[in-house]
Amino acid sequence: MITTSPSAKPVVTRFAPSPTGYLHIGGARTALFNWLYARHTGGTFLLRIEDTDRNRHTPEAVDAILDGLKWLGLDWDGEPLSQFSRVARHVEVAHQLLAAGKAYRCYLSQDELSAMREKAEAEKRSFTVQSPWRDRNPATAPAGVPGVVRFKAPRDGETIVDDLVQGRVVFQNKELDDLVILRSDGTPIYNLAVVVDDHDMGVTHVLRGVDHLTNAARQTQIYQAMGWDVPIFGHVPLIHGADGAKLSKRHGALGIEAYRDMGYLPSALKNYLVRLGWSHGDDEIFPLEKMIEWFDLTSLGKSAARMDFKKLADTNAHYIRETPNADLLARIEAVLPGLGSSVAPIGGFSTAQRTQMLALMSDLKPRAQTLKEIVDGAACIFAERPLKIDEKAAKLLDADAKGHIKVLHDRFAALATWEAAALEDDVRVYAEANGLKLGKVAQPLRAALTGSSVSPPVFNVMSVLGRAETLARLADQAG
RNA sequence: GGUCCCUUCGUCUAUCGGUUAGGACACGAGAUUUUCAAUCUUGGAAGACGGGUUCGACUCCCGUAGGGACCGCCA
Repeated sequence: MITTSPSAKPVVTRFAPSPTGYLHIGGARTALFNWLYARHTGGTFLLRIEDTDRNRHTPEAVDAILDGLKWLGLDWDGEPLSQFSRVARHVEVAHQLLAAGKAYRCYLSQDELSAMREKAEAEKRSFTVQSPWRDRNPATAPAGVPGVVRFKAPRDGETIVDDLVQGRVVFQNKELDDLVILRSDGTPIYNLAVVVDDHDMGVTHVLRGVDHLTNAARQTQIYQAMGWDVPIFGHVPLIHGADGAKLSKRHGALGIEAYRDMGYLPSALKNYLVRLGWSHGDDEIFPLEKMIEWFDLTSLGKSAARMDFKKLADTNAHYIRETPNADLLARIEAVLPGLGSSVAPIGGFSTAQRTQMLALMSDLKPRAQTLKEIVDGAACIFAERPLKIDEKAAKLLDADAKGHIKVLHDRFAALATWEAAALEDDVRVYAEANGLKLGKVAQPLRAALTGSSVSPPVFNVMSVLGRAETLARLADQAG
C-alpha cells in the first residue's frame, strides 16, 4: 500500500484512450477512477489521445470519446493532448536511448521473426525475441533496409511493478524481450510514447486496465533506462459480460452513447461503475460529492466484475426518482432523438406535451427504470384517437363496463371543476352507490382512456388529459 | 504453450485470525393499492477443492481445479 505524505507531489492522473472506436464501458470506468482520484486529491486529470498508429485512428472516434466523457461529466483539465503531435519528442528519446547504448537498430525481417516464433512454439518454449542485432556492429547493417529500433531490455534480474491494486508483481527479465520502440518508418510505438508522455506531463498515477500489466513492466524498464521516476501504477480488473467471458458487443461492450440512448442517467452509470471493483462498506448509492470524498485506491478489488444490467437499471431507477421533475424532463429532451421512442414527435415535445409530461412526471417516475420508459409511459397521453385498445384492455371493456363508462361520461361532463381529486371522489360515490368496488370502475376507465390495463393512476391521467380529450376517449368506448 | 493475476450468496461486494459471514441487485412470500410500479415487512441463498500454520481460519502458507490478462513494426 502506498500512503500519500503531506509533502508528496500533487496528484496527476490521466485517461489515455486509443481512438480506434467508441468509449466503451471499461474505458469509461478507468476514466471515472482517474477522474475521481484526481478530484479526491485536488489533483489534475489529463486527457491524452493515443493516436500514434495513424492507420487505425479516426477523428470520429476521438469525438465519440470526448462526447462520452462530457456526457458522463468527467471533465479533464487543460486541452486533450494528441500523442501523435509529440512524435518528434518520442523519436528524440529513442535516439537518446540509442546513443546511450540502451537501444539498438534491428534488421530482423518479418519472415525471420515469424520463423523464430514458430520454432519456439514447436519447442513449446515461451517466445521472446532474441535479436542478433542486439550486440552486432551497426556498421554491418544491410544496405537499403530501414530496420527498427529496439529497446535493449535487461536480460538478467527482475523488474518489479509495485502496483496499487495488484500488489507487488515480479517479472523475470528473461521473460521480457527487446520491444520495438521505433517502427521501420521511424514512428514511435505505444510503449515508448506512453512513457515519454507520462513523464513529460508529470503524471504521478497511472490507473488503467490489467491488460496493461505486462506493459507496466516494460515501461518500468524504459523509465529506468532514462533515469526517470516511475509513476505509481494501479491496474484495475476488467469488466466481463454477464456470463463471465470477455465483454463483447453481445454483452454490452457498447459505446457509452448507447447507454445514453437507452435512457440511463450519467449519475447512475457512474454510481454503478464505481461499485464495480470498488466499495465503501455497505454503501451503494453515492451522491457525486460522496463519491469524490470517499474514493480511494486502496479499496479497489483485484478480481474481474461481471456486468449486471439489472443492477444498473435499479441504480438508474433510483437516480430517476431522485431527480426533480423539471430536470428530468430537460434530461429526457436532451437525449430524446437517441431514445428511439415512437411516442414523441421528431421535433421533440410540443409546449402542450411538455406541460403534460411535467404534470404526470411524478407518476411516471416510480414506474420507470430508464428515461425511455418514462417517455413510453407517457404514450397513453400523447396517443391520438381512436385509441388502439390492447387485448387485456379490451377484455376489461365488457358490456357492463361500457355502461358504466357511459354514465360516468355524463357525470364528468357535468362536473364543475376538472381535477384528479374531484374526479376520484365522483367515481367513488358512483361505485359505492352501485355496490361496486372502485377497481371495477377504475379499470374500465383506464382501459378506455389509455387503451391499456396498465398506466399511471387513472384520475391523474384524466386530469392531465383534460376534460375534452377525456370525454372524447370515453365516448369512443361507451356502450 | 509460457508469464502474470483472480476465486465469499445467481450477480456486485463487506469481512483486514475469533461475526448467528453483513449489505445491495435479482428471486420467493406478505402488507398496501383503481392497474402496474414505488414503498414497507419478510424468506431462501455464499467462503471452489485439498492440505498445512494456529487455541482458533473466509481471512496466512502450499498444492489442485476453474477463470482471466498478456505474449505485434496495435494501443
